[in-house]
Amino acid sequence: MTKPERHHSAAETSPATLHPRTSVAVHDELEPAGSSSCRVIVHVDLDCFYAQVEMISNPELKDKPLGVQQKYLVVTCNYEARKLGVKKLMSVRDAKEKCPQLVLVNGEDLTRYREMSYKVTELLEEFSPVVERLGFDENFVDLTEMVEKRLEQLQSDELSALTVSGHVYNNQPVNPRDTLHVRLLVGSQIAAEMREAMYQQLGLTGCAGVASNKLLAKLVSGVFKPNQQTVLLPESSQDLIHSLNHIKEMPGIGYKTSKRLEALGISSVRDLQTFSSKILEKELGISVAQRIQKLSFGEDDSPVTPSGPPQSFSEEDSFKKCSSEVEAKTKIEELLASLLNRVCQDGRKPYTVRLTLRQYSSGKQCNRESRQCPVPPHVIQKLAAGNYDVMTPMVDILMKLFRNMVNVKMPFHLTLLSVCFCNLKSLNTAKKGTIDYYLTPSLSTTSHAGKRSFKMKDCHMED
DNA sequence: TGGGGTTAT
DNA sequence: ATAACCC
Repeated sequence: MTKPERHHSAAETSPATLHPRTSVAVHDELEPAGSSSCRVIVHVDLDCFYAQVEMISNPELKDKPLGVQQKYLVVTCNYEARKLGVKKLMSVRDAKEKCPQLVLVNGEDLTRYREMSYKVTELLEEFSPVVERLGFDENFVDLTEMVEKRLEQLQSDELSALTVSGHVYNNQPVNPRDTLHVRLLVGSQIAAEMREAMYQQLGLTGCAGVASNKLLAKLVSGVFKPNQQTVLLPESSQDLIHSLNHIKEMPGIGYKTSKRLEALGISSVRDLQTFSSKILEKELGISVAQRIQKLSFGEDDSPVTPSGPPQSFSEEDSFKKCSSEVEAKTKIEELLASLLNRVCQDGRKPYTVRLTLRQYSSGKQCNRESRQCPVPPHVIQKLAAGNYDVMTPMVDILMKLFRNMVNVKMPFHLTLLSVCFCNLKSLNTAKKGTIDYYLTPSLSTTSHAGKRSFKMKDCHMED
């Protein structure tokens, strides 16, 4: 998260901005184009994503309370169900008790969710290529350049007539002469266009938050909930971060860190702001300490990092008990079969395979172990040629990894198996400008070999 | 607690 | 290979 910023330096790195802004520069017009010190970031967050996808697949579900089930959990539900008391990650038992009319669909196969998720990311990439995915249902987009371009096109009379789209956090008045306000307003208009495009083209609704960095954009996107958007003006950023009831709600401060902070007597955002930096650095290490203390002031200079195609593909299955090698082998074969389909569609080849498992333990540990190894070159070749049997050699490798973790001569009790392909590379390493590059259809006719989309409408490969 | 993902160490 | 984070 500390990669150098390529486009813009962050305003919030200035020590003066550790405190709420009382005045705002009004003379940004004097700055050379492109040197803006304030970014415009949007966070787009789909409403109950899996449930929306299910309602699109089966419109009869639309006006019913709907939950998406994985094993014994309702992982998400639509707003009809929420009105009746169903919450995310509620057990199926509790949910049915609260809401006997609840309709449940199984959501353990993520294929359709994943596909729709990438359609959303691709749609957003058409606005600006700098899109970072967070899970399947959230995206960050850096709108800074787009906003600058729109402002350059505007006449001065149009500039003073700009209006906000959606809510302004805290109902803060907009100052049309404040260039930061104006940029964020243009950001709010782009956000509205994004949400409209998502609805018109994909049938999906969602929220958006517009602010000067990722942390604030994410926090503000959830202020008005479903299918609404909110922009945060800089003067209200302290109000927004202090609206959090606990530091655990701060994105970037997870379970472990919040427990350690609590042991130090830190529970509110203000506690973290005012805590001794020196002691915090001793306790958590300089990197985490400095990062989260900046977060507590609403400062986040991490760039929107384009996600691009996925770094890994994995499939997992959890269960009450698996205690024999043949049983494990069968489950591994299932996971592998699905994965090979995905890897095949992607076009890139995995150079590493990993097996992960969770062993039963009465203690409440999230006890996962993994072993990984290279995918043998002859298997990669078969993958490239297609259609040869690649299952058999891969299952053999995975079972070796399995026996490396599990002594099969002793009793064992597994509750999860997962197979992951990573270290993905385009098989063809031809570089641009070389003969190989132009002789390779996958490189010379698409932007990136196998890059998830089948946007083939513009290219005609008469094979 | 599910079925995914990412980056840092 | 694990541990932390995110959804």
